[in-house]
Amino acid sequence: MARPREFDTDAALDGAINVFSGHGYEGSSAQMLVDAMGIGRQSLYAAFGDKWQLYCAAVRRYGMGECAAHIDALRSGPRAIDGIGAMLRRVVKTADRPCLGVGSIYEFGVSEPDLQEINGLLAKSLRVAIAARIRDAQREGDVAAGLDPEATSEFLIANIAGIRVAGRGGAARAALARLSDMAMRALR
Amino acid sequence: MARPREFDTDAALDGAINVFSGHGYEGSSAQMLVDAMGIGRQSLYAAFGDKWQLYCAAVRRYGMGECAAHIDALRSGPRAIDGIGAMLRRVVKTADRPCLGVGSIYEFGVSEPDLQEINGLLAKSLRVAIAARIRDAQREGDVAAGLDPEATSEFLIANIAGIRVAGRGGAARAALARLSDMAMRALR
DNA sequence: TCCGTTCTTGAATAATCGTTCCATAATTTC
DNA sequence: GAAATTATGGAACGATTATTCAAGAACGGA
Repeated sequence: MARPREFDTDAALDGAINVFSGHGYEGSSAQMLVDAMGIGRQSLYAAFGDKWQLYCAAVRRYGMGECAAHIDALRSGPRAIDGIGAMLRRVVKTADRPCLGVGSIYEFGVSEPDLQEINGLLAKSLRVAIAARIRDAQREGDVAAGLDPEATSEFLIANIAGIRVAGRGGAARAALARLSDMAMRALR
Repeated sequence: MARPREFDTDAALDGAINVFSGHGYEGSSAQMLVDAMGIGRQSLYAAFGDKWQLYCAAVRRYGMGECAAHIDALRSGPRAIDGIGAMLRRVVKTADRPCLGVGSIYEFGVSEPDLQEINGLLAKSLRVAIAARIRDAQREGDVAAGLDPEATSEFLIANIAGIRVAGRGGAARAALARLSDMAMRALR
């Protein structure tokens, strides 16, 4: 048995993520994908099946990375409220790059079960992680005790989406930072 | 001169709005558009030029209607804060239908000057209308005096987008109502 | 060095895309 | 009713789509 160098699947997926994020599913052609992924057409179809499966793989990989980054930020800082703030600041800082999660949700809504399952699971894990941190912050006296942690978590996720929509629309970073501050204001 | 019945341009545009809202620009074919618009292919190109111009016309018409509806709601109620609440409640109630404004922004970002001009003007007029109402509410003591009306206005617009993304993702109306309540909470 | 495996590349397929041409049907004015 | 004008719908256009076939290039193990 002999095998030449196999290409890096994850690196190829990152290229696909870039293309899909910027142009959506329908707006991304196979040629754009092949170019950005740095692999041949044949390899693409051999490794991922077809364009839709590649899209789902890209959304899953992007979402897992993004989810991990959110949770990492959440855990930072001496107090829970600092972690929540760090999570929002990271979103503000990266809001110049389009979010494949928001993009996939708004392009397909709930019409594609594959996609809904991927995004549903990711959103759920993020929701519980944020809610747990909210409870910590309530214990530390930094978030109003009367707030429902689950509802507050969903509010923060909605504001992350709102910040990203604003950023995609060209809002300046200072304006996005104000959005983050206002969202934090609702917590106390 | 003689002329047969001319088709209703606005009604045709409404059909185009439905298609573009649900499938985006790239996901909407000329055939889907003529079916939904109830006119012939030839009439479409005669009346609107090409697909892109039709898209811009649809985004403009949708945005103007949506902007007017927001401002109408803003003006309702005995106090300014009631109008603000009514605006958000209307968003929650209509969040099952995808928003062409959010969709166009997230599909194209700032890459299309035509689109950016349309959405920029609409966003600006909405922003000043909301900011004015915020100032009223501050005078009436229902919104914290320390808040910057412009920043608060942008926050509300971002939350409208966030609610719509959540709705597009399949969130229940009760969950969307909680998002609206949390956004209102940031105002006081 | 040769074999076997994998990647790449270009051509080919069939379908669909946006768009235009053209003939026909429908409707109003004369 | 005739003429004029507009909308319609099918056929056709070239371009591009996603996908596959087929052949060549690059590499690892023997």
